[in-house]
Amino acid sequence: MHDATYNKPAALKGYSVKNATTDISNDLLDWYDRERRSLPWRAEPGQRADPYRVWLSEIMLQQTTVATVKAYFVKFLKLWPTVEALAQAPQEQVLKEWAGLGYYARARNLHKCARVVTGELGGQFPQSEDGLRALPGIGDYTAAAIAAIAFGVPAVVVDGNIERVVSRLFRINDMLPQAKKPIKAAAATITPTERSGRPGDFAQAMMDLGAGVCTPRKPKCSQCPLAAHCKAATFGDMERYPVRKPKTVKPTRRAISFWLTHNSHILLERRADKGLLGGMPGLFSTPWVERTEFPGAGEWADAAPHQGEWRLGETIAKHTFTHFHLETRLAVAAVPARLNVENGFWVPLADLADVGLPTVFKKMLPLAR
DNA sequence: AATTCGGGGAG
DNA sequence: CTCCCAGAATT
Repeated sequence: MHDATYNKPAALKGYSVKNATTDISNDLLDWYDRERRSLPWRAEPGQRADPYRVWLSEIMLQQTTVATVKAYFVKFLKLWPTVEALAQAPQEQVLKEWAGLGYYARARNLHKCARVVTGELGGQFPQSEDGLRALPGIGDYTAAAIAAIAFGVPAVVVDGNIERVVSRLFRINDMLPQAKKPIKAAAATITPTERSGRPGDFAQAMMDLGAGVCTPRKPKCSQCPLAAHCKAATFGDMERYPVRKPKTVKPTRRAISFWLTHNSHILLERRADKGLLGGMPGLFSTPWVERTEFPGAGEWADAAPHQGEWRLGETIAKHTFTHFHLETRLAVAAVPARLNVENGFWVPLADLADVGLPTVFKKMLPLAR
């Protein structure tokens, strides 16, 4: 069947690697050849993957589900079929098309990376992990994934799915993120070390397995091609892995956002290039800080983009970010002249849907009625 | 090693 | 509601 060779179980202190044999890879690849899903960025069997598509998909898929990414990937590929085309686009347009996908530093780094590859590397992505890792927005996981999937390099690929699969296979009891090192060492023992071992397919098969079979809760061990090799399945405590630290509770921040109009136009803010929603458009707001009540009129008046009569709405818009909840009420006003505000720009209300507002601001729009 | 970055789908 | 996802960059 598959004639790959494998990494020797080297620095796996404390964990038995009896099952780290070619059997795991063989069983997994057989399963993959049967169950393989067709995805927009995935090459057909026997076809060579396009590095540009692999890269674009991997950036979009960082901390983002396949279902969410699909439409964005198709849209980006249609707008910019090559890395050169993407490099030529203005960053503002890339951010606009990325709007709603989240983690906007990814979009800024995506664009930066496209310009490096086009301007300094002749339009060719590096084929080595180290070369890829040096590019903006490409870390350990993404470098390994692109090397394996696009270039057939036998890299050890470990994402969140594979962390779960491997930690269960070997019952790795270390708590994340300290467990990352033993998990990667264990993954290395079952990862093909030669091109003939189909490292790209192996990585994608592991991720598919984690996404559809070896799920966080109620894993479908009866359908798993690796169940016979799996220590956790044998022991019956699959859901215990991977071991994580208990989450901390998210605080609630409260703010007033400003809906200022003039002649069917609305005033928006271009946010600073770094930090939360960096580079994205949004409504002017009071600072998003943790507090038990909304700012009083005397507090938010000076944060307003215009001094005058505001009508404060009752309805509260709610949105949750990675590490805090945000509650917002809207202050509404109209001005007779199109005043100039630092970092502000006016947009026709009819075009508001097309400027690429982050989701948190889209949720505030109905409050203006 | 810990924090900061979005948003949505599944349960 | 909670959990977590094809993580990276910063501190």
